[in-house]
Amino acid sequence: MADSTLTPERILEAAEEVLRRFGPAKATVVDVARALGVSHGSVYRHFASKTALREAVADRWLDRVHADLPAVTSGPAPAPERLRSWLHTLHGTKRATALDDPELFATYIVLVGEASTVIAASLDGLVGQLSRIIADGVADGDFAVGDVPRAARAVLHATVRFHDPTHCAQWADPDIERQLDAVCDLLLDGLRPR
Amino acid sequence: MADSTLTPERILEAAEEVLRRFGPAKATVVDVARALGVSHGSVYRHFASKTALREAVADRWLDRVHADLPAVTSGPAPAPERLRSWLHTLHGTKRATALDDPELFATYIVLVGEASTVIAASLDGLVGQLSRIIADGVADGDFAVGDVPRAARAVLHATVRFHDPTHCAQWADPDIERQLDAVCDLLLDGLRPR
DNA sequence: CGGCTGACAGAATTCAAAATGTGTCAGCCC
DNA sequence: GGGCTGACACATTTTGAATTCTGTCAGCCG
Repeated sequence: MADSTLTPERILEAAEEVLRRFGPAKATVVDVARALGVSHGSVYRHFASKTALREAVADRWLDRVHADLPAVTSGPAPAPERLRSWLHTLHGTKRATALDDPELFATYIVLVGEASTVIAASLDGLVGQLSRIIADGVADGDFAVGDVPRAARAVLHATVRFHDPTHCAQWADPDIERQLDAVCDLLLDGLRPR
Repeated sequence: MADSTLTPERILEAAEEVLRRFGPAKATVVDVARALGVSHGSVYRHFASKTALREAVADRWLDRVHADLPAVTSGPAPAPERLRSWLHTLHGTKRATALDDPELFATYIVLVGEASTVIAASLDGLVGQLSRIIADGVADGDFAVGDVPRAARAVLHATVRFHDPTHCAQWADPDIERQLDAVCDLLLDGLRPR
């Protein structure tokens, strides 16, 4: 049966479960192996180290939390509206996760913080999506931008407060969405042709 | 002699010295008292608690690190140039401190992180200065803004990456100033009348 | 063979006992 | 009297011995 073969996929699921239960500080490879009913040596047949396993979990989580974005990126709305909606989606998904289960979210902050390679790749993906929206805007005459990737990076940097997990403590503020809107207003006006 | 009276001022200086030497985790009130040659009970005559003492140190440090800003705020340059220069000053002072003595900077990050009241007051002061620059710009026709404090807050939020100590690890990037310039470009264009 | 086990060395973490720190206050000294 | 001391109760931190974990590998089993 499929459930009896030990795959990276099954290990990742068990690892998430263990992390959820014990938190990032106490979760061990032995716990993961125990949850799967195998010896911990087997886990090392699929992941080179505990660090690699944790990176893979972080990667999976980032994929999941960014899953809604591509639909917005290639949506039908005009670029300025799409850009605002994209930023609100990015912020909204993360805030929902953070407020829904703060402990689990804290766990993922730690994992992602350790996985600098993974996070860099993820940011590149986000800049790519933003670049596409901005390029669409330029094509339609809604935006006027000299260097599209530079502008895309600037937009991501300017909204760090609203998507970087290190700021999640401030996402409980009921005013936070209005603050994001205020920044969007400024950025959108900055992109528009004059 | 003035040096023999125990003043809050002298205690704060000793506390900074102790924090510099032992770091935020190991510095104790007993250490501070020892450095001053008094019993630790005397320190409590001037500060209600260890927490209050640490807050006062954080406050002092924020004052010092923001000391250069008022001169920029009320400088002679046109508002757009002044705004850019203000943001570069804020970023530059902090980055210089962070790169010059990373351990001491880490100490201050911890202290300021504990002192939420102090940090809120400090942010209010920064928003006030930004509001003044933006209001000047509106008066001169360089900016067109509906709600000046809202715009000021948005500018501060959009540049969090460049002045919030939690992002200091990224300030070593040689590209960081260009990134700030890219965000400034966007924000200044967003404030300009059309 | 290819994947899993279980024993192992060295590194990291736990836990309880001992030491140190925090905050208070009665009394001393200038 | 106003500020300082030093002893105290309670809380937090250190310490080091014992446990547990990580990563490896020779050998087993299907």
